Amino acid sequence: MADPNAVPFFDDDEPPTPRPSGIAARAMAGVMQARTGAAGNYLEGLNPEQREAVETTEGPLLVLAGAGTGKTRVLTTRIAHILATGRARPSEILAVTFTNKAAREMKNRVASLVGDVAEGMPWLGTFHSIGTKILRRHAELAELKSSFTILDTDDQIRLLKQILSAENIDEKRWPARSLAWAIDGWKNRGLAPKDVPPGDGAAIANGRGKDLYALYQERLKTLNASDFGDLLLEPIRIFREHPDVLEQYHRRFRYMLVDEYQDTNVAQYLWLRLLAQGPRNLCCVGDDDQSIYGWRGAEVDNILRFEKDFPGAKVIRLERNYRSDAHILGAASHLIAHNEGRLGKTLRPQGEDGEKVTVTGSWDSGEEARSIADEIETVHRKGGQLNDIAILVRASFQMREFEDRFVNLGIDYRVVGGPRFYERQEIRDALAYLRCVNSASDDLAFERIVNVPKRGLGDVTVQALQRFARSTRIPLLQAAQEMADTSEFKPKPREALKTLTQNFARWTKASEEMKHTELAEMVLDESGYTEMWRQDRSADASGRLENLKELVRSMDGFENLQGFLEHVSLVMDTESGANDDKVTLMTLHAAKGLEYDVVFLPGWEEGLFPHQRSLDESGRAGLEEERRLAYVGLTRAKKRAKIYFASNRRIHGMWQSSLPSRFLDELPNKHVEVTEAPAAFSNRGFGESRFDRLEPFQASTYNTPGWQRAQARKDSGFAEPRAGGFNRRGGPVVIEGELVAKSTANAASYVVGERVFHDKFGYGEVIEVEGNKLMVAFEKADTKRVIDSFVKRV
DNA sequence: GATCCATTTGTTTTT
DNA sequence: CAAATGGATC
Repeated sequence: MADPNAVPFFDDDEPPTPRPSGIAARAMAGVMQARTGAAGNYLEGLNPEQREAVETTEGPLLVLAGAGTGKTRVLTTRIAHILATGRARPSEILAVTFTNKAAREMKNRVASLVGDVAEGMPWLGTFHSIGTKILRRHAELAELKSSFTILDTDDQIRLLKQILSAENIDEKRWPARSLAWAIDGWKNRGLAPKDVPPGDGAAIANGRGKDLYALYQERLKTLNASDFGDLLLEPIRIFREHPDVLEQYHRRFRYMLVDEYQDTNVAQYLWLRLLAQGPRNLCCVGDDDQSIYGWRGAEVDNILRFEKDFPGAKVIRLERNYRSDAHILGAASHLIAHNEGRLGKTLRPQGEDGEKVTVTGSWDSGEEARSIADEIETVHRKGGQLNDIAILVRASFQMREFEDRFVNLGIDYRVVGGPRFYERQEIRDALAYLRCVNSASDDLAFERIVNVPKRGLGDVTVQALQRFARSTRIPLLQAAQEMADTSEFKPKPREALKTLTQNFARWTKASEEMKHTELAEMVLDESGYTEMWRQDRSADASGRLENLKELVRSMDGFENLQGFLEHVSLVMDTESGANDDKVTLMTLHAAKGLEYDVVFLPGWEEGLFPHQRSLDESGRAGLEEERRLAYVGLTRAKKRAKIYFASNRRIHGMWQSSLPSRFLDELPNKHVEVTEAPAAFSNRGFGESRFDRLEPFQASTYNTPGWQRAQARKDSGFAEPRAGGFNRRGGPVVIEGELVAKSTANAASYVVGERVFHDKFGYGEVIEVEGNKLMVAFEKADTKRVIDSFVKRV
């Protein structure tokens, strides 16, 4: 696309027409009904709450949709309803999701409800794709051309490294990675360089964090580039500084829908709030109990304070769970009840009790993998589909053991969320070539491939090119072209540059008449890139060549090179069409939104799950997020949820003993079954993990059965009988209490006289406060000492 | 400019 | 224990 201004940003750029009303609306609805046949029935089969959520079209609405309560169904039906009743045209609905997968699914499901009309929903997409669309349209207001490129993380880091070295900052002490992380964080919080609080940048590069951020932004503009954060941040700035632009969108978006609202960060929130200032028909769907991306900037607060932000908001709770059997749901609900600051939902099972959640201990991670694999074989032999089985792990290193085992046993498996296709080295290299052909000024892409394959163009040459390019304000490729004609370089690099630039000139010319797939093949061959991998005798070289072929094949579905490149930068996942029967192996994070008949949950050990780092870095909030992760894991299961923990696990190559996760203690007895009295208990002591780090040898003295029994008795006065006697950790109250105390430093504490509610003991009054421990006089029980996080204010 | 060894550093991940 | 960086060497 030669002239970027010719890109049709709005599918219907005619001036806004008066909205169809009265007869027109009814006629329109009639048309749709006639076209789709089934359209009139879309409301059937919804339960009363779902139906209310669909039909409450006007005004702000928060739908609290617990796991498995038909959230996507509500969203899609709501869109169908708005369309079918003629309240808005497809192009007047803004519907945002986080992932491309969710967007795709929503599009498909709306289409199946109302027919092809959904194809014309130009504003259904991810935050980032919609942000891109807006930014391209108003690029000039952000000092960009509408053809700007979108940087991936690799480019971002490379750019930051350049800035750091230009500023003479020791990259060893202040790695580009952490600067990138900080900038990302600021962008997530909606902060431009000037808004960064002084204290924030201080911890980075001797207080130069803020400057560096500003420099980075400057460089982005000159490169005509934007990173992921800018795709949201720049529209926010444009909306704020140009009310007329914002108003255009107010007129356009009559209805707004947001999926997974609990995952929004501050920037996304601001973006939404600006847009929702117009027609206040904003519908957010989410589940505070499934917020697991806090570490990435998501603010559970956004969902917790929805009613405050949007006065008059209606809140509808979806609590009927159609997914899991009662035992699974009971276990999950009880677990998550240990979290504070929830909006609170009670998931109600719709089906039968089903099987209890099982908890199995094993000696080490190998045994754990073996018993899970055996179990899977059994299920499979009995005719169960492997597709209905998933193993959900906390950290990806846990996957290896399962993979090994599956390979041995010949069980087919797939790993979800491994290294993504577009993130592979060979794919990024190939894309860099194409980016250069597509836009001669894509300096970052050029830098990536100047010397890949090796052409003898190293640091020295590239630096010279950069100096020249910067001083004359021309792109690197052009600089290369011009310098190749001078005697600046020695003959060898000069020749290499000449060949390269001539190649690019030829390719760019060819791109005008050639089909883009053929062009890609030509570029990759003539540049010597494919040859490079053919020469490579390492094991994965042939796989990489295969990937390159796959890349070219996947380009087929696109109009042109430009369209394909845009897709790649925003859509990092590739549709894996494999429909064979395989066990799914993935992280808990990747599992959100999915469901399986049988779910295996290995690795429930202190330190791994909840993850130590989460506890260290985010304290109580971290613990609660881990707990939500456990909740997400359990609620993926329809029929069977099976939890495992091992007493020994190899971490960083060293065997370490581990204790069962505290989450196991938080499972209710009546929904849980301990399948084996694990060797784990007789070998591992109580209260060990916290002490053995300080006094490694003392720990072993605690390993005698007698000591353990003593500890178990000591523990028995507290709380309910624990699941299967998992009363590890002698005096867990104190130990846990201190642990929590450390992390709760700034959590709101209780005051004497406050009325509180405790899950087990009922209502009571606080009579003493000591740190995070409370003495509470319960109405229906004695006075007990409890941890503040176990009670709620009334 | 390229290659080899030593040192480091190990969650979760979309766009 | 391994991968992935980075620095020192050829």
